Amino acid sequence: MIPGAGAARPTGTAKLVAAHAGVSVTTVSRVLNGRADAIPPETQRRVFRAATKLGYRPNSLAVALRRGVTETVGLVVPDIGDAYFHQIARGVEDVAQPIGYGVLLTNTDRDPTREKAVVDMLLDKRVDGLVFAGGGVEADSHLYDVAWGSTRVVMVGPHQLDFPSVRVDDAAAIASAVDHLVAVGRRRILCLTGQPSWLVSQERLAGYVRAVKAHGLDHDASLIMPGDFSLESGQKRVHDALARGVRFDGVLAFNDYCAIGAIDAVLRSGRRVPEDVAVVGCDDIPEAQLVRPSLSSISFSQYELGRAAAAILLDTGHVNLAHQVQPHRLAVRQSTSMAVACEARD
Amino acid sequence: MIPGAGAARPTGTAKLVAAHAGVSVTTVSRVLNGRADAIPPETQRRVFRAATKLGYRPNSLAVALRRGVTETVGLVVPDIGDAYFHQIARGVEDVAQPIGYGVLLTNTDRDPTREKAVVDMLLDKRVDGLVFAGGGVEADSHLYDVAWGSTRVVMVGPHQLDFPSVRVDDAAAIASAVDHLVAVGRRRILCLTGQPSWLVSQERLAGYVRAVKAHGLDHDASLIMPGDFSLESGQKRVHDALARGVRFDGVLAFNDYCAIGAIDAVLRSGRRVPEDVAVVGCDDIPEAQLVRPSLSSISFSQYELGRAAAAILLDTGHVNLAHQVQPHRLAVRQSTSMAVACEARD
DNA sequence: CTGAAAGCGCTAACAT
DNA sequence: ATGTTAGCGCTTTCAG
Repeated sequence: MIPGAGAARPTGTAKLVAAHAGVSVTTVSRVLNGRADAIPPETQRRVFRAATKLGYRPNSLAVALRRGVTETVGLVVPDIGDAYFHQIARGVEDVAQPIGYGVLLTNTDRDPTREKAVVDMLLDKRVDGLVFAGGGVEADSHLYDVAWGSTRVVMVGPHQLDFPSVRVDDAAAIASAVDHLVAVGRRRILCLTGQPSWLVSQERLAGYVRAVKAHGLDHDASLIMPGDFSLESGQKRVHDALARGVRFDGVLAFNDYCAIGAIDAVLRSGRRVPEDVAVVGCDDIPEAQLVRPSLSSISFSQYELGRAAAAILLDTGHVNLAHQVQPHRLAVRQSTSMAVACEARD
Repeated sequence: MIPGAGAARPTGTAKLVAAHAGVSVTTVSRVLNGRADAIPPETQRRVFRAATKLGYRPNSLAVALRRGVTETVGLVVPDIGDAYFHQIARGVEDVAQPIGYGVLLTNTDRDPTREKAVVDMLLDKRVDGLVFAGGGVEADSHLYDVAWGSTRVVMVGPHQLDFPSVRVDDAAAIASAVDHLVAVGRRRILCLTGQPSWLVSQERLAGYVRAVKAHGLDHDASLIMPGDFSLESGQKRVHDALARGVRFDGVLAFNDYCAIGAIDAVLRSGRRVPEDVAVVGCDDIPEAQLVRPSLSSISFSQYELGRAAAAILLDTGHVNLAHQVQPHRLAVRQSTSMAVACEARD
């Protein structure tokens, strides 16, 4: 075990550096911040030398207080353990870090109380901006009265708050999944949604309904089952549907965890995927390729969503469309395609 | 689209509240911080009323500067996208959030340059403490000279820096995995390690070597293959081993992603898992239960590691063993057990 | 019971 | 070319 260093830091203040260099703190500040147009090289050198010797690092709290800029952004997600959101988080951090910004991570579990609490905390910490992902609960009514005036906000995904946003066209994405299911011969599609109060559920459901009608498919109410985007809810809903004698030859889950649970339940019932029941998910998280049969899913890059949100927030790249819609595509895998399934058996 | 609020915040300062309540800022501070032993209820009420009306919230930067406490901790991980680390992150955040602490998330990709950069950033932001997970690269030599004096640090996993830590007994864990492989009749165990410079590789390798010797198994150098803990590296190493004619009937991967890749490569080669090759991983990430065949793995709670680290850092719970070792166990699944595999086919 | 004043560490007018 | 001064918004002695 090597002895922990514990050397220089608490890094003496600018005042200390000034003393060592025999100048005023103003000069120190100017030199160290590049505002040294009129300071002779010799003086500058003295300052640099002193700063280096003392291992001086500006106290970012003082700087932030003075300049009104914290170089920190907040990130609020339901759960960093969810692949959808940790990819967003990585995207945000990857654009923040190179320009010296910090990212404050908060989990909400979609609990309005916690959402409000963490937003308050972030605002208290005077973040320069804030990425809000996976919000969109009941029109975010609990957030109306938080005073956003002080910080920039970018939303990821569907939402009701009037802020710039980055998202995909959820309705179109889900509709294309229905199209695919129809293309592989399915007519009765069980639809596993999230909570009805979630905007993302509403958007995606609109896509399902639209496509189902367009194709003239059955769409009795028993085919639409709300859940909570967890693997367990996918299992349970399908299990229940089967138990209640609901007939279906396809499952469309509004996220991949749910779809994975659905596959499991179908398999356990002795039915085959995709022969008896074809399953498609949404989001195309990495796990979709890991499960067997592998999961067909609506694919788009959560990582890029995160990057884009951070870029808008931090004005990187100048592509600040106020409401950016990123592309999606269908990834066909074994859970809907015999062809893919057979190919894998080579 | 509902109009963004933008109401109260920038939340007038304490001075403003003082003016509204007709008192001094001192009184405001005292009342709002509960140091109001000697302030008449009536005055207190006036202050509270004014604060509420203005939607006042203390500027945490000013408070931090003054009190020397930021109520923020730093978290450094290689990659928040890795299940091992995002579970730790969730654990840390779950203990930080209820007591009003923020968590600054940083990714390093195990790059020493980035490790140093993010630690500097966190120190600049004057975090009250810092959880360092997945470090332990080349004895962390690049971190020796950072002055840790100013903040508390807790390490997660093996490390060389002299700080409190939370971890499992990696050598024992891996040794027990070897025991299991032997118990299911394997004698030539391919060992997929991480980079040799990673402490976690060294620890786990020690366990492998110890157990292999104890059982008198073959252990030529060709059986030990370094990788980078990615799924792809697991695939590639196994593929290479097969191509080079290395014979083995078991695979022990030092993490689960690697093990999942290994299973895939074995299957692609036309061999069966577990019949021809048994595979066991380490960490038991959620994906281990999702893949088919499901993956046997050394199981322990990364979430609890994160919670414990944060608890030590923030002095929650008083269980501050300087070097806490958490328990692990073996989770037997289809990748090593025909019994489990058959059972699943019911 | 309450306020004035000092100061956390820094930057930015405003001098000189 | 450089220093002096005035705060950023807050807490905390120290005096009344």
